[in-house]
Amino acid sequence: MSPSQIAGATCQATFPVRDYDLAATLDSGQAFRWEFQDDRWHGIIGHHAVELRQNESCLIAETPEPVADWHWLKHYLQLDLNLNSVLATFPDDEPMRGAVNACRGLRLLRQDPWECLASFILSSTKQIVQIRQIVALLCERFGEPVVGTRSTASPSSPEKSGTRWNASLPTSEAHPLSHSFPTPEKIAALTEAELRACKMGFRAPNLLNAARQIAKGKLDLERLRQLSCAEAREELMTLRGVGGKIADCVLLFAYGFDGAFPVDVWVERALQRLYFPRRRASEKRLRRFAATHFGPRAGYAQQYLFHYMRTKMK
DNA sequence: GTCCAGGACCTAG
DNA sequence: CTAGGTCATGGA
Repeated sequence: MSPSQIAGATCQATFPVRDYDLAATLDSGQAFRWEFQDDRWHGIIGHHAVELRQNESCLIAETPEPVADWHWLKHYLQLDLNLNSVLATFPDDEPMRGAVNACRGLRLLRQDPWECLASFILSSTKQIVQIRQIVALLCERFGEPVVGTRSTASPSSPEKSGTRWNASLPTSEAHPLSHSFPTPEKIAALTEAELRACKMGFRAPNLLNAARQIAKGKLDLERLRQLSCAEAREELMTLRGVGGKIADCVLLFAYGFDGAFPVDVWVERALQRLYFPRRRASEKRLRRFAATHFGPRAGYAQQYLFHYMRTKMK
């Protein structure tokens, strides 16, 4: 490996990995901020800017600032998970074998609950490309600047001057990956109009309400970790705009409840086509089937079906 | 122009 | 329980 190919990248680490498809994992509709450019993935995890790439046996991370402890990255990417122990729990049937073979190395991330919840509140009846656009706008306008690996042209001036009536819109082309995801408190102080200006349409009041519930302490996302999957699901669904599907996404992608099984149009299509090709099954029927058929890591199986259907089958 | 998107919610049968 | 309308926006 050549030494840092990026001017300004001051910290690099290498992690041995097996059965890890970084591209499939970062681009499979779990997270919405990763961008592939110049042969690597650029992203922000919390307040860390990071670039990721991989070779046959290793995953290589670079950050602009020194990192003493890489736990945040290893946790986010779930580097210590033995994928085979997960795959072994899948049902041994033809559709599942097809999905696993087609998506070797696909993983589930372990994201921040708020970013995940907010992103999926914005996801309803939106294509993934559009979700990415909305999230990018939201972060550009209301997130905190982070030290980036790419040229940070900010002359270190008045980021603090933007009060809520003086909402500082990006002066020109601020790079979408130069800001962290805005906190609940930050969004709670905005107006619905400011959120609608991020192209989120009817989802704006839902996001605003969720941010305010959390900022007020009426809903504690950290506390949900101590609850059962079903209990946490109920809590999440008390929010307007959060139904079963979005709650399941947060349970699966942020809290690691592997039993959660989000059913969107793609997964419904996959179940219908792969498991009930003859007669049409109601959505209730499909959900009941999924609850028993895919085992304790059903959510992981769901991600394989989702990605398989979206990338390999029309 | 038409259809559809990692939906939720409300109403009517 | 199921079917249909509504919400907003932009790709395909």
